[in-house]
Amino acid sequence: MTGNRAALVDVLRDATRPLTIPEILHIRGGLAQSSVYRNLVVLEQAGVVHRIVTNDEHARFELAEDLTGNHHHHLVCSECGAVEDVPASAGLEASLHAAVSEIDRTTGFTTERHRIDLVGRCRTCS
Amino acid sequence: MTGNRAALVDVLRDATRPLTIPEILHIRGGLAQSSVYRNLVVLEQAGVVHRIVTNDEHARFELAEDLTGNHHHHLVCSECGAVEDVPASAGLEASLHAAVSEIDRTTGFTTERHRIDLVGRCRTCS
DNA sequence: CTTTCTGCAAACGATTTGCAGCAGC
DNA sequence: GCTGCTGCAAATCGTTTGCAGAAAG
Repeated sequence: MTGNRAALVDVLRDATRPLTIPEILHIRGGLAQSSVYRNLVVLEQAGVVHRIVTNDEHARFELAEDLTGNHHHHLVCSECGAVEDVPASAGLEASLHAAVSEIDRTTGFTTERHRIDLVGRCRTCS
Repeated sequence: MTGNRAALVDVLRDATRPLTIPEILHIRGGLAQSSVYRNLVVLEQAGVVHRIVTNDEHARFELAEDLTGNHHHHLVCSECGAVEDVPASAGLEASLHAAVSEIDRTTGFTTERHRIDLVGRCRTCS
């Protein structure tokens, strides 16, 4: 774990939403773009960071929930591309897990994690 | 609606999963890549087609559910990138709608649609 | 000294766009 | 004519990679 990687984890921990690489570079000036890309790949393979791809032009990155203990989903604005975190509801998670067991049993798929996105208009775009 | 666009809708209707552009070109030879890209943009803005972006190298396209009447979610293989459709469960949808109303009320977000992806290993990769 | 990390610049590849020809009205 | 669609080739741009030097052990 080098200083550069610690800096990335730092920036992501302070964020309340997944960040793009330009956003990361803006927050922590002085980092080389290529190193950020490379280190995010390393952190992703280490399971520390998750890459989130929306229809937006940039990929986004956030800390893995294993580390933060904060299970959440995403609000994605179809107008401006903004992405916000939203805490997961216990009831919804329960229903989801029931549905997942059924799906895994009938399809032969092995679910490791899930992703729920609500797509619509954010407060400022609506 | 030109012949080229009808051909795209045709191909997507016959598919049981969202297709990438190389897949579309393979199924319907003779189409120009640029026209396919352009027409998919047109169809997407017309609300006929949805673009799905995973961590895979290509975007994927499917018919909007308004047209097919077939509400479903996706199984995404983290190993090979394959994407399969899976029908939505009624119980899960009910819980989701309850959670969505609550979220819209408390955050000011306006949810228009949702996306549920189960990420894991497909039958052949597990 | 050997291995890994860094940053610059160049390469890559999916997607987009400029342009000229064509089809339809 | 005018407008919109097509296909080729070139451009765009987020991301990846080659390489040489710096840092770590």
